[in-house]
Amino acid sequence: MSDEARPYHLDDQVGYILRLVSQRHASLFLARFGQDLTPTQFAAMARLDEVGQCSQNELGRRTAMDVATIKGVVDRLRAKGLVEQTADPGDKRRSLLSLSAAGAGMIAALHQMGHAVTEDTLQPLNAQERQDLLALLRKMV
Amino acid sequence: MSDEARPYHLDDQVGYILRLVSQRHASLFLARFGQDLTPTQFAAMARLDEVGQCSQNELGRRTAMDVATIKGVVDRLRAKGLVEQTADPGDKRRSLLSLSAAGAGMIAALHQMGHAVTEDTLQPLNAQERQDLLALLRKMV
DNA sequence: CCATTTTCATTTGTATACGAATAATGGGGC
DNA sequence: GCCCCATTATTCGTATACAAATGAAAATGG
Repeated sequence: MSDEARPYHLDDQVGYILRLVSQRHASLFLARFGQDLTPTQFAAMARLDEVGQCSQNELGRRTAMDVATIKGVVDRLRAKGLVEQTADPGDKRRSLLSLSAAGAGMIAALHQMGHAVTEDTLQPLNAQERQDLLALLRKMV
Repeated sequence: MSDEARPYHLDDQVGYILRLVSQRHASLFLARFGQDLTPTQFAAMARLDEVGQCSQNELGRRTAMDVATIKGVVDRLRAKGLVEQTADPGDKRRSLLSLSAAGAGMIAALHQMGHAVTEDTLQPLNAQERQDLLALLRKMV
């Protein structure tokens, strides 16, 4: 069948379904975290905990966020007192980010809630299906 | 292992991976469509073609868009001359949306490019994997 | 037929998301 | 030491995305 004649069903397109699944995940995340932390703010904190002190642009690269996006995320985390900024002694362009004491103190609880959101999101799938889904998604990054 | 002690790896969380996959899809969509049409604008047009004339809120529900989101999308499609709005004779609250002649004339080409974006996105997977992925994602909506 | 409830559309505010442009700084080659 | 290029951070503009509130109009129930 030629491309022109093949019927197009929005509901069958992977991009559209991905948006629906992402929406459900965001909704489940909001149900656990409330207004306290958004998924991207959570990701930035989790990554900053993993890698330790790093620059804003590097944190953005490590969390797949544009320089403009990571700036806003970091600004809001600093406003909440969860992330701190210090000058880099060896490079006047950059400032070094790290978790504040308050931010670091939340990490264990955040990890626990993060696992819970993942469990909520994957709830419709059994163990084998979860493994298969993650393997397939990883091929598409 | 208790929740508290289980290690947390951002890269293993389905929500984070979903964001990466969605980003790649958006990038592939942009490569095909350029600045002409965004994924959501495309979805609104494809759905409007499927269901024919309908109200703005109904189009939003059928494309999984909030009332505030669909309003912006429709406004921009109307500004481009792809969608037209007429008053509903039987209900003064709502206005009926439909594709303009220009919008309807683009549908065949849009479908073709939509299929191409889907193909680009699924390119890393073989036929069986594509089928499995869509089946798994559909369980999670 | 009137009061309660729903629905439609709009608006406001906040938070991603990214392209593009800019200024300041750093590093490499020569 | 100096020029070119890369990197850092910021800013602007546009486009989702959604909660919440509003006003108008329709549907519903007694």
